[in-house]
Amino acid sequence: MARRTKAEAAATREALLDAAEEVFLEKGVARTSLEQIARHADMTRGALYWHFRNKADLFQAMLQRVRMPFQELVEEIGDPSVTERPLEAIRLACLKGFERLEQPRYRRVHAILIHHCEVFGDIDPLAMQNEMAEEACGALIDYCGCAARLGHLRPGLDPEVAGELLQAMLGGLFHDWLRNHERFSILERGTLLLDTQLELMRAPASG
Amino acid sequence: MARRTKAEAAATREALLDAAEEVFLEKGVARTSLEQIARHADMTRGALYWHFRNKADLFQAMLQRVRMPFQELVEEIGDPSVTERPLEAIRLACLKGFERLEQPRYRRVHAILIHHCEVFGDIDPLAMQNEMAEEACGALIDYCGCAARLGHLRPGLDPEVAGELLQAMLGGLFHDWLRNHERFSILERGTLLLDTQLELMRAPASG
DNA sequence: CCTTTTACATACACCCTTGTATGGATGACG
DNA sequence: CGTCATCCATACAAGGGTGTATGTAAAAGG
Repeated sequence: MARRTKAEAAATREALLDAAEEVFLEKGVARTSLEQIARHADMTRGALYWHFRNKADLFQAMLQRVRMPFQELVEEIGDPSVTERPLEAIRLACLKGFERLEQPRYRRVHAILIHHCEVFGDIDPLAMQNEMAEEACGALIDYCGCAARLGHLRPGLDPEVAGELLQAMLGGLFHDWLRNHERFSILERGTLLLDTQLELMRAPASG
Repeated sequence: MARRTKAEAAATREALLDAAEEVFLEKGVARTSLEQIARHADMTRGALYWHFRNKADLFQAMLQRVRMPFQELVEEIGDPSVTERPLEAIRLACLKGFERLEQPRYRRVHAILIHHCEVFGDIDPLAMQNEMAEEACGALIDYCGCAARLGHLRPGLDPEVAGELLQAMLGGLFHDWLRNHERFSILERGTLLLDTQLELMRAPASG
């Protein structure tokens, strides 16, 4: 075998990550050996151990490709006026998130993180999920607080509870869909449920 | 070592299941060997292989101790008049569920099923979660449909969407809490969120 | 063009785990 | 009270996975 050029080496790395996604999703992280991943990418463990220190390192690199914090989604909307309509900001950011999740890579990696891996090595998936949940919930509560101050929230509805409600609902939908994505479209049902929920929480006809 | 009496043997079996719960929860199902479980129960693998065929069999027996279908919770309310107040039936059944989840055994086993195990052997935890979700969601939609026919639901709110909304919210809360139960009380926050959500979905003051 | 480094493939040693086979002591039972 | 099935411990064989060490041919770089 010959040494590859830098571009080929980078491609090898990506191929290994792609292979890891597929095998992890199919057989679970714990039950897949590095040998299986390497073979699935038409490589050997030698290549894998050159690009990554071990399975945990490979796993983290895999996650690195699909980071998607809530605040980033809000900024991606590109409309500065959404600050004045916080509930709409939530809505558009979630729609952005749904769209991303329909991309195979995002869906697969998140499904692995949520449903197909346990603690191993120095990796704690639950801690990562906690971080994601905290970040999202915090942002949602902030936006709900903002909405409350602007009078956009139904009177009597505590903004913190509203944020937690949204986070719980979105998280539940997220988990359900990732369990088997063929049951329904996250974009369709997500839009329907989110719009319904926001409508329930919105202040009635502010004539 | 001497042979035990039947009662002692049954106690051994329970002790092995208890040990499995604790070790599974701490280290994950895949990363725990049968040796570790046996030692944690002050036994050897011999005892384990006598009571269970393998890890999958042990796992299923562990789940068997905490079955909790939604319909069973409704029946446990013991008030036949709840049929006339479906939203109240949902509320009381969920409260029953919250209370059960605060028992260590129920909490631990569900946490293992949701967050600490992958597919292994002929066991597919996701299929089990799917069954649980389907059962709960179906029941919730039924009750919401009943509520709609009785005019208890906010006009314009599709009962199927209402059921899915409840299931997503409860599921999200469930997952969040099982991730680390020390953050909040499932009974307290669950009651708060559920009451808030039901209030949002309820038909306004039917004077 | 020569040297060095890169990007892998191959080979090796080690440990952990599983399943089963065997042993043995005693409760259950007639 | 003797026999048998039970309940569990111990021993054994086998396989699979990990990490590392070594080999190597070509790309990088001067």
